[in-house]
Amino acid sequence: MSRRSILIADDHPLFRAALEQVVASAFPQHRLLLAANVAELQQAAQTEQGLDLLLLDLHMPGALGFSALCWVGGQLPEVPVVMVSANAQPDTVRRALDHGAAAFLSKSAGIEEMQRCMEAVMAGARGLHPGLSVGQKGARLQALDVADTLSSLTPQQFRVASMLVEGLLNKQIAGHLEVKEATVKAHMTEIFRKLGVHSRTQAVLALASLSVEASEDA
Amino acid sequence: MSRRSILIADDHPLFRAALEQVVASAFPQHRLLLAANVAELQQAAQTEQGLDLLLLDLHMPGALGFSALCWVGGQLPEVPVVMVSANAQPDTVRRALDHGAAAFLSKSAGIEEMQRCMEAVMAGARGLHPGLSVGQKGARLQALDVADTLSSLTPQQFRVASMLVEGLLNKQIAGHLEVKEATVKAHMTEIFRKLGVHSRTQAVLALASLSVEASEDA
DNA sequence: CGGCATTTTCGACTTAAGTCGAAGAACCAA
DNA sequence: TTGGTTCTTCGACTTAAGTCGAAAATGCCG
Repeated sequence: MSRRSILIADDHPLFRAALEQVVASAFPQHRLLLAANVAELQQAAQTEQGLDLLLLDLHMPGALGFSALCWVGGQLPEVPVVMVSANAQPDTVRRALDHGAAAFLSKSAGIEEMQRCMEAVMAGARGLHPGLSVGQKGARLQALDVADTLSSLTPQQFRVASMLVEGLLNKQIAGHLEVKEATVKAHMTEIFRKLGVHSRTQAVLALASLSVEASEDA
Repeated sequence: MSRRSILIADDHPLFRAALEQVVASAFPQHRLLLAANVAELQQAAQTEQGLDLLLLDLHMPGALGFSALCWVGGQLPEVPVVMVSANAQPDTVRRALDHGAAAFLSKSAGIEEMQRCMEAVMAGARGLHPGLSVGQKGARLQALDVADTLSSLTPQQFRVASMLVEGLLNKQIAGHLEVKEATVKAHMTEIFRKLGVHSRTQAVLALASLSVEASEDA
């Protein structure tokens, strides 16, 4: 087996750098990969073979709520994901674990706690969540359905869906992806089919239920 | 007091340290003061005389919502406050500015953006909210109070808006209201204007955010 | 009653959204 | 390599959405 690696996905440059230091000192034998957005996360997830751990920020640009987590769970089911977020409310933590996270780390956690958590997860531990018991299954059936659907989206479709919930026009999305508007429309149609809806409005409403979960921050 | 100073109030040790680096490199001539909680913030605010800037985390332990911001505004009305928070939702930003913040910085902002913002504020700028620029990613919504806007809708417009968030087509809404589709479209245009958006998609996102706002900041 | 503001309504027109079919590209297994 | 599958791309076409101006309808105050 070649060199193992750890992927840090966080859009915040300052925090990403700090996190990098923590991980590097705790796991000097691992290669460190960095992703600042969902596109980079997708690229890294598809090209990297020796991933032992993924540190994933809950608030990634281009990701709505737990969508990135769901997508990773579908693409890399064997890679444990430690969710990192400033929002460590019990409900948020529980939902993250429901969506397949191996552990949840608050950004206000101490360095030692972070290292202990990562070591435990890489040793096979699951369901870690400081100050929360495992029981209590989420009754968010509708949200989970949408989450499952999201993980079935292709990478390009996922990007389109992300920009959709930013309120962008097809023309604007096409510009960012550097494709024709007709292509975006085709992706949109497929997204609608997978979501089980028949209009952009309904798709936004379905997807908004996910981004709402992640935006509770107070 | 000749030497000027900048106060950083953030409870998160990792982020506070990172923020300290950014400020130190941008303003090497300023003294840096640190506060990890409201008590330290209060003490620093009362003893320090040469404050040029206060970087204030929205979620300080010991502070409820914007209480810390309000308190500082009363004690040190001449010191500009840059609000820092991971929660950069339009409504949160607007409320921070309403409560007297000179600017709002998302914790996901880049280093350069942070420095530019701080420089602008120390130069006298007010009401900055970079995250809301209608560029690519920040193009979520205008910083308008959706709740207030809703109450400004006429009865018929409110019915149209209600059916809009049900995911109905204009044609279907027209059927329920027993008017022509053109009428619904006209109402829709007026709703967009009052919400400060320019498409049905953005309107849905703005209206869907209402269910989230309720649980914030009580 | 006669103005005056607001609301509601709608037609004509422009722009955006959505569907369908299909072709090229990338990948994988035989 | 070959054949199949999935992903991505796009053009042509149909339908829905959105804007503008303006005419009725409503309500209110003097």
